[in-house]
Amino acid sequence: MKTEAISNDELKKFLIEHGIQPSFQRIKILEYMMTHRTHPDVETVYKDLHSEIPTLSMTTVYNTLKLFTEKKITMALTLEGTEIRYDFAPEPHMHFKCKVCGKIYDVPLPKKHPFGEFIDGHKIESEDIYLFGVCKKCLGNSN
Amino acid sequence: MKTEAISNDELKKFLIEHGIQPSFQRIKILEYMMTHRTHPDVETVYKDLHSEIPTLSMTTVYNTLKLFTEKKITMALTLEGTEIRYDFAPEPHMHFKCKVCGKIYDVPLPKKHPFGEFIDGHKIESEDIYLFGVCKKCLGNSN
DNA sequence: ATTCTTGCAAATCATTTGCACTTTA
DNA sequence: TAAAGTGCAAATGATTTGCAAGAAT
Repeated sequence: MKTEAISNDELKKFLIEHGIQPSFQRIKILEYMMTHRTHPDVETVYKDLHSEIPTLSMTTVYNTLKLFTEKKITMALTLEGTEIRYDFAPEPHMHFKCKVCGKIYDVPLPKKHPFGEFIDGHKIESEDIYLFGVCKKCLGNSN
Repeated sequence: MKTEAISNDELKKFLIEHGIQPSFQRIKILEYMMTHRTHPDVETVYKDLHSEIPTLSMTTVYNTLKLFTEKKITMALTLEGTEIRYDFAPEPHMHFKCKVCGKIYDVPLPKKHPFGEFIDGHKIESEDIYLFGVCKKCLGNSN
């Protein structure tokens, strides 16, 4: 599952704009996250890029995804338990996991914040929302 | 932070109703989760109960909280990253974490489901909602 | 030349597993 | 006394750390 390509210069520019030195590895990992919207875990990113970059290490993938997440380029997902997956985060969105096929979907956050600015007097600044159920595709298959 | 006590018989009844054999350890861990609404991790539960039950093992705490979570008695929280905490789950609710004091608050889920029954054609059956910001108390302190 | 980045190997740390002992029905 | 629950010790496995080598400015 790969979407359109992005030029090397665009990737470099993107990293610099986010305050990150554009190393070869970082560019490749960024490209991977931008084009593979499959919510991969660290190992998947490592395995997929390893053929292209034989010297790539797990450490670098860990470090880079951690760095990207600090800089809000990606977000870390921890759906049910310990499995940590990463997602390119162009704009705030929610995640829907289908209990039938296991696929994770990105779902746009309603423009109007679902809970308002305050809840019980607490000021809301951000949110992580995970939805669970049966996806459109699996609903169709069983009916 | 301890709320009202619950009788041993009530705890036993509660476990049996949830299809769980009421062993001594399970009763104690259930009581702990019901009365300490502090979203503890496994180690905290273990440490706090260890003085009362010297033979208690981490394994049992792990097993029991996993069992409780399968039976929907508790829920597992994975706020930001790998820290897994458990919460007694009498009814569906959201969690709010204050970035100033670090405290986690339980927040009731609006009676009217915030996203409806379907979203983008996917059927929603449950949700995990984490809110982040500044809590009521910390807002008051700084103003 | 100095600073940043990478990547290996070792260390760490939470969690799980195997198994023997204990408890309970 | 058979089945279930417990707890120790060892195994696992993901993530982190220290540090030396390499790359970039």
